[in-house]
Amino acid sequence: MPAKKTTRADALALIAAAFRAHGYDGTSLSLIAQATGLGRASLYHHFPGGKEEMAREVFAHTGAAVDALLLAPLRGPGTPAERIDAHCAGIRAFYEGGAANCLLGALTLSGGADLFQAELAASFKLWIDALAKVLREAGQGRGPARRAAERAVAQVQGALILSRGLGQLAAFQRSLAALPQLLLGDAQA
Amino acid sequence: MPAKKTTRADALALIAAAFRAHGYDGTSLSLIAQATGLGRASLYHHFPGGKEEMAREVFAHTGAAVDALLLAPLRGPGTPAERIDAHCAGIRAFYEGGAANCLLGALTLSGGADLFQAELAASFKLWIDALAKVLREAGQGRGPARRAAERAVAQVQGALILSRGLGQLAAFQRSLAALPQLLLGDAQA
DNA sequence: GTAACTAGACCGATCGTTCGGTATAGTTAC
DNA sequence: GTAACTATACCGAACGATCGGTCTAGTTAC
Repeated sequence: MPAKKTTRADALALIAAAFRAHGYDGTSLSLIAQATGLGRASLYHHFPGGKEEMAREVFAHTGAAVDALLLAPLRGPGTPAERIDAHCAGIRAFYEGGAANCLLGALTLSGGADLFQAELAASFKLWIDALAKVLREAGQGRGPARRAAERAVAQVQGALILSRGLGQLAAFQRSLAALPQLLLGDAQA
Repeated sequence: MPAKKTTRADALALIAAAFRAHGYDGTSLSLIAQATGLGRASLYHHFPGGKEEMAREVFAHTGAAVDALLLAPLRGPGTPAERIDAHCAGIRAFYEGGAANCLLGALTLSGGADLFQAELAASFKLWIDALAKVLREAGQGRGPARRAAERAVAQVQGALILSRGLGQLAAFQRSLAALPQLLLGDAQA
């Protein structure tokens, strides 16, 4: 058996946090090494593909978490309104109330947009589609549902930027609180 | 007189485009030199403060453009609805229909968030305040107006990210089309 | 001549990456 | 039991490239 037991999974969570916080370009190997407690060379033992492989695995790892926290509630039982509330609760948890960045946004704006173009688009699509499906079940038409879902995802992304730019997490909370109404319209609940 | 007449202002517009497209970290001096056609030494002649000074002047330069294209319509004459329509038209022009990034977003997520924290917050505040003022004139209460303005700014930021992530500019246009309704509510015009 | 301006070599630092080697632990052969 | 061997985990040092930034030696306009 090996000397220590720093598993890939152990490191991956730490690396994911680094990528979320600093984007692709902004996350240097030195930073990853510091975050994981591993030497730069050791990182290449676990991830022979280097930085890109790390980012790719972080993407998959985060995708699974997103599916569990955000998308699953949308598929689950309950009325559309209830599912959307659960979805918002998942958002609040996943982004830690605005303190944590969105990996999609970080990768989109800070390098790696070209490396992960396809994956980014697919992830956004998954999110939008899941939301639109619920809105259709709530009685909205195909087009309006899709557009509303799109706006909601944009709202979350923008709220993260805004709260970061303003330096106050409350802005994220305020935007999030208005999400159900933005999705379902005034007359719902 | 100088050898050429590559004025600061000439270079600044090109540098601004680079920062908007690649963020702070992603905009290397080599890239700036290539974009402007100037050597590194020439850049340091015009901007002795180096990259940070360039970014700072780009910020001021862009701030002026934002004021003219986005904020001025909000102050101008006309009904609140008309002013907001003009504002949206300014947004569409300034972001070139989603093709151009937002400097604020780029700096927020791609380095320089610490360097420009105060300026970023101030710029976002200016935008939100200008919007909120119009909404108050449209009859909205202080709190709701402010929150709606905040959501609108977040919507624009998020729409830029989303359209970039999805790789389709139409997403930006769709979000933008819904802005007036998001700001003024259903019953307005 | 002089001052404004510029190209390109150059600096130390850091980037992502690779190499050579060490330490620990399990497996096998006797 | 123990010696020989293999596999995994890890690190220090260095690679070439590029980072932001500086210095020198012009070239140009007046």
